[in-house]
Amino acid sequence: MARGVNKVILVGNLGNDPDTKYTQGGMAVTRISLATTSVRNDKDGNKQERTEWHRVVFFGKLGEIAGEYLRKGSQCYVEGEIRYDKYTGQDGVEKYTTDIVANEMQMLGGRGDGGGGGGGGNYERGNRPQRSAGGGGDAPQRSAPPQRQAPQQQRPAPMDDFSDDDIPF
Amino acid sequence: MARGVNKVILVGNLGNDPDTKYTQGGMAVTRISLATTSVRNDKDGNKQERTEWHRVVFFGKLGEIAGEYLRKGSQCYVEGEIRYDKYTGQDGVEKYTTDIVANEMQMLGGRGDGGGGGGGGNYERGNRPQRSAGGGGDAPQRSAPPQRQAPQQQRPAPMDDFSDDDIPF
Amino acid sequence: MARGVNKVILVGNLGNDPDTKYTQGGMAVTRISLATTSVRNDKDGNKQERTEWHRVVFFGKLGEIAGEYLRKGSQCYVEGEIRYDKYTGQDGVEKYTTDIVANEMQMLGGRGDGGGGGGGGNYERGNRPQRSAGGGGDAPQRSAPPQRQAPQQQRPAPMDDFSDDDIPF
Amino acid sequence: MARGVNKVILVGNLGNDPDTKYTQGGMAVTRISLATTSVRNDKDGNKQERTEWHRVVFFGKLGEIAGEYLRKGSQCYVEGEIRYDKYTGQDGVEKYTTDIVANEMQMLGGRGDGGGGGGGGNYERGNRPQRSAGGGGDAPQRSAPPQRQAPQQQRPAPMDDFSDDDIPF
DNA sequence: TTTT
DNA sequence: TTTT
Repeated sequence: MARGVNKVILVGNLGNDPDTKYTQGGMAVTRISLATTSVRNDKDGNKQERTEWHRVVFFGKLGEIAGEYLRKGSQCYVEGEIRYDKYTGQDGVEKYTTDIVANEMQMLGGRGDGGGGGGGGNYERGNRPQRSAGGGGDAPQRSAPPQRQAPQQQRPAPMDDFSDDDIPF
Repeated sequence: MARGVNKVILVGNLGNDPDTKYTQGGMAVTRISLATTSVRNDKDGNKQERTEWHRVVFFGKLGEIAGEYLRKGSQCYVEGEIRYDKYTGQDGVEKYTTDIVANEMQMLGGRGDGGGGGGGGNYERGNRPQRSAGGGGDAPQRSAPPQRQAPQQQRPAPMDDFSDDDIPF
Repeated sequence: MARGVNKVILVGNLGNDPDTKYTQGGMAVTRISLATTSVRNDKDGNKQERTEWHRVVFFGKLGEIAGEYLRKGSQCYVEGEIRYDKYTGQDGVEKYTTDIVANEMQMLGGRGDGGGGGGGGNYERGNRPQRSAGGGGDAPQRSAPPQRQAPQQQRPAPMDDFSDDDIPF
Repeated sequence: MARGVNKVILVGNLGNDPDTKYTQGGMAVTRISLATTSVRNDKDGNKQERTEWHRVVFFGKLGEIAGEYLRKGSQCYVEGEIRYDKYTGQDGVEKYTTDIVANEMQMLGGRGDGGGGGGGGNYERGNRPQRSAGGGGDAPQRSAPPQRQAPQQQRPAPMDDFSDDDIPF
């Protein structure tokens, strides 16, 4: 059920390593910053390049996978939906954020720095395949509930403390 | 050219009549507010409904069409890309906005109040059909709808008899 | 998991009432024929219209909903994936089919003839809402559990020789 | 204009080198065979893998680019529409084909064998970048990959007063 | 076979 | 602010 369609499809590269946190209930919440660049010709015939930095968030199993396999520079495909949020900053000012809540992810050929794992693999939200964490190779490392990492986006980063309810929405 | 994919697909209803403005150069810029609602079951098994309000913007010919045919309550399909912007408000505070820049639009069956014309029509950005501009403030107005043409296709219908295995693949 | 993305998004109208069958296991399998029409200008500047008829199939709960609510003429949004199948006809000749296996469906404003239910509602495959089958109005018709047919892949490659007209369509 | 939406999004790998032909009018028509693989658990809990081979066709400038840069094994993103065709074989039997007519293509990180250049580049149908045609039979050849450019956003107040430059971006 |  |  629902009324309407809210779908986003992105292919881009991560600006930083993923940031994974865990809710009290133990659910992974991974955030990445994903760049997509487009080029247009302005009316003077000059190429104009513009990059959008998308805040993408993965929940649950998908959050674990994203946190484990993606790295700064990784290229990936993301499918999800747009979620607009509003919160009041510590300065008492209302702020707005836009996130892409992913429900599918696919690693693509080109990795960034973090050498590591092989190519691809497509992951959806739901009753997904088992993936032994801490897996092979020089696979990603994950501490338990880690610290936020500096995104460079111009946009606010609302103190994410998640509760289990917060999520799938 | 470009690097990456930044694609949004929406089906929703307008919360208000479109707002059309014109640049000095005479280009139409139409903005709409489009609602998409999703329903999820929270962990207590209750239905939780959530509506996103998308700021959609149409430029040029598409802006004229959107301004002319869409109305408060209209249902439409929009395809476009996400654009994040930052600006400094009059209060000197930095603000952030997210827009969906449409490059395709399709009116769907259900209209809202603004009675007017019939159902659909799909419009893309580019060298599109001629449509008398001018429009501005008011209700739709349309020349005769295109006449039907005989399709020539036809394909087989393989007597499907299913077993349970057949399926989710 | 998986490797690659295979995604189809359609908005079109049903050419006929849905056809719902049930597997031995009781799973609904509903098929519809969905028309999408596009218009292009050929090189003589004439409008050329072309309609594709998509074979869309819905399984399980989604199949029940589609069978119950859609009707000839209904407009709907479908999301799914392309599946190519090959089978041997009763004449011993190999035949090929292409289906869109839907995993999401959304009824849109405009209905066809089948008066019946209200406007919209978005349905995904999975643990979906309860919907009393055999429902109201001039509800669906179904035949009994039928026999399986051999799917299989592989398809022909028709030696295409192009002319300039052939194209952008 | 048009009525309906017919959209396909694929990410997959080429099963063979592209096949480029030219119309009498000199337009490139490039065909590739693109694999997408999905994995599901059947009802016995076993993983079932299935690969779809999509026939993708690129016309014009996009056909030249696809023919020049893609190779067997290349991973790419394709956006297009489904086209069903029917023709009569030399044996007098009617045959059916399904093609994905691409209108956008993006090379992705992972290459197959055809060594060649780096990562990506997104190409749409339309008045696209200049690319020397000719290419024909052989391996990719590319000028230096585009240098990354300092992203960053920043744009005008939403008080929308537009200038003509503002736009298609 | 739909729809406008 | 829409829609069901």
